[in-house]
Parts: sequence; structure tokens; C-alpha cells
Amino acid sequence: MSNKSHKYNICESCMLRESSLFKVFSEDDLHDLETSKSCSSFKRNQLLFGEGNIPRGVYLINQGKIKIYTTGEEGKEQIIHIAKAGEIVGFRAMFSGDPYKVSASTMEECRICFIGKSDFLNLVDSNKSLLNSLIRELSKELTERAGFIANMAQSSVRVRLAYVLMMLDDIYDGEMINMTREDLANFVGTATETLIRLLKDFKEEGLLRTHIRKIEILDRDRLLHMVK
Amino acid sequence: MSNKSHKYNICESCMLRESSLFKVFSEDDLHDLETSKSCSSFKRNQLLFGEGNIPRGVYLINQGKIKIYTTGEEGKEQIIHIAKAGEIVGFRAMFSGDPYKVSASTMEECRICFIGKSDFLNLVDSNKSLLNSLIRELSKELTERAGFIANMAQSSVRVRLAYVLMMLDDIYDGEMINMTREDLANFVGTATETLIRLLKDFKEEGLLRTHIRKIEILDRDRLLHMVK
DNA sequence: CGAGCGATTGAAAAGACTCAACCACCGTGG
DNA sequence: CCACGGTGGTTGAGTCTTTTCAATCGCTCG
Repeated sequence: MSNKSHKYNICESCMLRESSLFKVFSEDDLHDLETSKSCSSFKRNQLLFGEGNIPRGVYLINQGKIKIYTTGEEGKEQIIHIAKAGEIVGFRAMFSGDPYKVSASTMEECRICFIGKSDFLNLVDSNKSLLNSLIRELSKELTERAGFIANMAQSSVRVRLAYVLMMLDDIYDGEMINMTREDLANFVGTATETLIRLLKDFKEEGLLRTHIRKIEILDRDRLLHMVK
Repeated sequence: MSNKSHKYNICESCMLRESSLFKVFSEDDLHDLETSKSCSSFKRNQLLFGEGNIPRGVYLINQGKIKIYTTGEEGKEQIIHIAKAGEIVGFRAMFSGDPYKVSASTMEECRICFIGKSDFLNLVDSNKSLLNSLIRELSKELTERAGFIANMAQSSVRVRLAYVLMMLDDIYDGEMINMTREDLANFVGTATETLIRLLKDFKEEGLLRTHIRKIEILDRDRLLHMVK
């Protein structure tokens, strides 16, 4: 199994034009960008960047999902965020210039565009509305994260699971939630065994159905009610 | 006991010039700002804004500490952040225009400048380096928050307390940590009783000394070692 | 077919929460 | 000046939640 990813510059179906962040660009801007980005395919479980790496650019997700996580000293991961198609990953660290404090890797087959640091910074520098979009985006995430912190700090594992399932239901938007029990446990911040037991409870209560690696939400309202 | 705060526009010792965010301004810009801001004194436990309020401007802290927190349905608070002199509070929600998702109130006597929404937005609009500073600031907080989430989600209450004490030691910078046990518990995300018992343990291990409403860190290194 | 990973279950132990009571300090009004 | 009430701090005991460890099962891939 080769670890290399296939590179190609011309991608017809590139999300570039779809991404909310890049909506603000003119066709000309986008054409310039076209020449400076490089698209690649990634298999499942490939690392985009790791804690401590120096940021070299940003990643625009065309297809697939990326987990952003930190790694504890005992190797336990904590998933902080799951990025989906249209999102830009890895631009926070670029402004500070500091090494990454988190890692990012693919959770499924992905198609991703890479834009080098200087190209991206030029782009940002020449376009104030992009700056504004970035600020809005960051503010939104900061707010989301406040809610996440409150939930993690105060709630039982049961409620935390309900909360995370609601987040994932949004992220997977229509599709079934598709991740290993271990990843899910690393998102909720609990032991895999505890997670499995709670999923079983939820299943028995008719809240969801489980499949191999997949979870089907049946009663969104009741889950939401548990959380708030 | 009057609940009104004393308003005054001229404040000689205003932190405006000290704040890292406002370093980028010229004296002229600052002079303009001088006319549009209004400074006030606040007593302990006064609310700056509450969850659901519409943002009307930003708050620049001259003196004192502000807690930013969410309130659960059962009234339990979760402190997300403690802002200190020099920080600007409440500007995230301004860009999105959404109502506040958090509340802010004073933890001690405070002196605070208020800058109205339109004044602030004009300022930001006319000054790209301020935008850049804001982005850097937001990125930094986002990174901090990632670490906080990981800690809250994965660690025992004991380690979470150590982590929060380290944060507070930075925030109180030299001074003793000064907050009620309840607030501290609401920061760590635990019951007040549990917090008190752990503080007692830490005290017996020589890590800190407790006073009324105050905590004196004795062995920073060992606490830091518990966390990482 | 065998290895290995992911999922699952059971049982015991540890951790944290709840409830209930009590103490200590502080400012107020009589 | 002192009793009073209130807030904040502390302690104990019992209970529930969650973790840990150990073992088993099923499926997929080489």
C-alpha cells in the first residue's frame, strides 16, 4: 500500500469557488490562485501536519473529513474539531508563525488543495473582505468552542456524548456518522468501553441505531433535549 | 448601596495606550478615539453583558478582572475565560452581529472604557494592522482554548485544577489568585466540595497555601509537571 | 488460515457528586 | 458593643458514575 498521494494541479471540481471564505474573490483572483495551489488525494488516516511542525501553508478541503486533535503524553488523542469539505485547515498558526499545537489527519479518502504560506498571505493582504471573513470565521469558532468547553467541563459523559452526536449530525449533514468507536470516544473524552455502553443505552432508548463504524441518528429532538 | 457606576471621559491612566491591540495606532487615531469612549468604575459582581444581549460595543479593561462565562439551565456557571487589564472584551459577537452566547461580569473593582459599536468598527475598518492584530489575537485564543478543551475532556479533576491554577497564576501575574471557591470550581468544572478537598490535598503536598478567598502558589514547577 | 484491529462485555476499583450539617468571618442594625 | 443573618468555606458519609483491566468475538486482509 503506497503512502504517496497523487498530485494534480487541475481539478475541475475544486471547492475553491464553493468555500464560503473564497466567495469574496473575483474570477481573476481565483485564476491566479489556481496556479499556485496543488491538489492531492489522500487515503484514510494520513497525517496533514503534526503537533510541533512548522506551518507551510493552508489546506482547503475538497472532499472528505479531517480530524483536528491534540495528543496527550500517554498517546490519548483529544479531537477538537472535525473539518469538512469547503473548510480551510491550518491557517490559525500561520498568522502567529508558531508551530502547530494540534495535529490534523484524514478520517476518510480526501481530496485537498494546498496553498503555500506566502501565496495565502499575499492573498489575504490584498483582500480586506477576506480578512473580514476570516475574523468572522474565527469568532464563530471561538463561540462554538466556548459551548464545547462548558459542556465538557460540566456534563456527565452521557450528556457529552449527546452533545457530540449533535455536532456530528451537523457535520455529516444527512449522511450517517462514520467513525471508529475509538475516535468517537476521543471526541467525547471518555474511555472506549464507556462510550460503547452509552451507545448501547441510547440504542435501547430508541435514540439511534448502530452499524459497523456508523451511527444513524433516529431521534434528534430527544438528543437535543438532553443537551440543553 | 448604589448600583450606578461613576462615568468620566477623561481618564489619565487609561490603558488604551498600553493594550497590545492598540499599540498599532497613531496618537491622532487615539485622540479621536478619546472622544468616543466613555470610562466607568464598576463594583464587584456587576454584569457587563449577559447571554442573549445584543452587542452594543466593546469593553477595554483598565483595571480589574472580568469573568466570561456561560450559564447552564440549572444555573451552574462555567467560566470560559478571565480577562485582565489591557484586554478587550466582547468584540467577537460584534463581527457576527449575533447576540452574546456568554456573560461577562466583574470579579473585583474595575475601571473599564466602553467603545460603541460603530466607533469600533470604523476604527477597525480604517486600520488594517488592527485587523491583523485581531486575527492574531483570535488565533491565539483559539489555540489556548484547544488546550483547555483537551484538558477538560481528558483529565481528572485533580489535573484540571492544576491546569486552571497555572492559567490563573499567569493571569494574576505576581499577585495571589483571588476568587471565591465557587468561582474556582466553576472554572475547573467541578463541585465546590470536590474543589475544596483537592485544594486541601495540594496544600498538604506543599504545592500551595490557602487564605480567605486567596491562593498562593508555592511550587509552580510541580504543578506544571502534573499537567504536562 | 492466522493475525490484527475494532467492537463488546463483565467485574472490581477508583473517582467524583450529592446531601446534610457545621464553622468562620463580616457587616448591619439594635 | 454585641447579637444576628448571610455568605463563603469545610467536613463526613453514602451513592452513583466512570475507569480500568481482562477477556471474548467478529470481521477483514494478506
